[in-house]
Amino acid sequence: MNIGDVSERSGLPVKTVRYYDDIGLVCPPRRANGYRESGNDYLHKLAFLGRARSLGFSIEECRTLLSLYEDRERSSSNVKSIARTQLARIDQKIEELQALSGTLQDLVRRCRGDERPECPIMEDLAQRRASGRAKPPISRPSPKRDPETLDSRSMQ
Amino acid sequence: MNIGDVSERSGLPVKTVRYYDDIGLVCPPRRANGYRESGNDYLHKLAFLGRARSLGFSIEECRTLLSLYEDRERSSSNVKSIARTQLARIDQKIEELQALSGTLQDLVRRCRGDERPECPIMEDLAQRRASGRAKPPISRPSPKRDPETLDSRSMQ
DNA sequence: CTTGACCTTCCAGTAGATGGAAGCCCTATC
DNA sequence: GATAGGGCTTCCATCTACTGGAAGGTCAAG
Repeated sequence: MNIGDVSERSGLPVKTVRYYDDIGLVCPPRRANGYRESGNDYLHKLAFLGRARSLGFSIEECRTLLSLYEDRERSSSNVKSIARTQLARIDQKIEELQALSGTLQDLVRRCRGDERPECPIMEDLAQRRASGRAKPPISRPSPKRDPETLDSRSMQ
Repeated sequence: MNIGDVSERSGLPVKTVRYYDDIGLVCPPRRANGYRESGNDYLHKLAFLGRARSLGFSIEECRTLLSLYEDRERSSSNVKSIARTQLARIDQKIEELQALSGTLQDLVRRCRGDERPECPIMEDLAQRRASGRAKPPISRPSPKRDPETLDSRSMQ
């Protein structure tokens, strides 16, 4: 199997597969010509990674999960603890976004959106007491070429 | 006013204020010694930016908002349109995160979290059909030194 | 005059890829 | 055998929005 095949079968872009090799996350053996020799084991690990990433685990957490994945003696409490951390992060983020959404909804609702310059949104930005330090932008549309994915790159 | 003062008054870190100057977002005049000459106008724009960023607008959107902010002839529909886009992004992201949270909650609940290796979370990662292409990590704890901010760096 | 707090610029690094260039490798066809 | 093409390799640059740190200029106080 060449890298193109694993890419297709694992659902990860070729570039990503190579990237995971670069950073030492999963490193397949090489053939004499330098090509990556991709066996089933490698394929399974990549698919595992894809799923872990899709659940929002960081690369470093994936590294840990992968070592636990390979450890037949692992205790499930280790895994559960990592998952709990991620769950807490997600729930926290949801709360923050809901607050943002509420504020914006209110502003949008109050703005006439016509030709005139009067605008509650602008007035708010010009005067509102900041509710906290600047947060990063949310779920910006990305240059990803994958149309099926609703994207969520750069939630930074 | 020196940069340290504007930083304190606007709530933006000094580094960030300089960064916004670097990228041409807001550029104060300079004094003979090269120091930034920070007037009230500058301060207001920085505060405006801080609030816009805290609502999740990207730097490029902030650039637009800032030009609208300075345009006494602007139409509120322009502003509203930008705000609506951001609102849609946020709501979309909330939905995605709620789905993730649900999945993880289920997995965590089913995992015993003891010394034994059996683990529904791992089994899921090992076999689940990916529900989509890998998504970026969510709301990872960041190297930010601001303890009051609940952080949300790198929602990528 | 020295100290120390400011200010300046510039370079590097963060996460997690992604795009592209330059250059092998391999197979098929002419 | 030459050539065309596709796939593979590496390496470098780019993206977002900063942040950290080094090297060095400036300024007010003591």
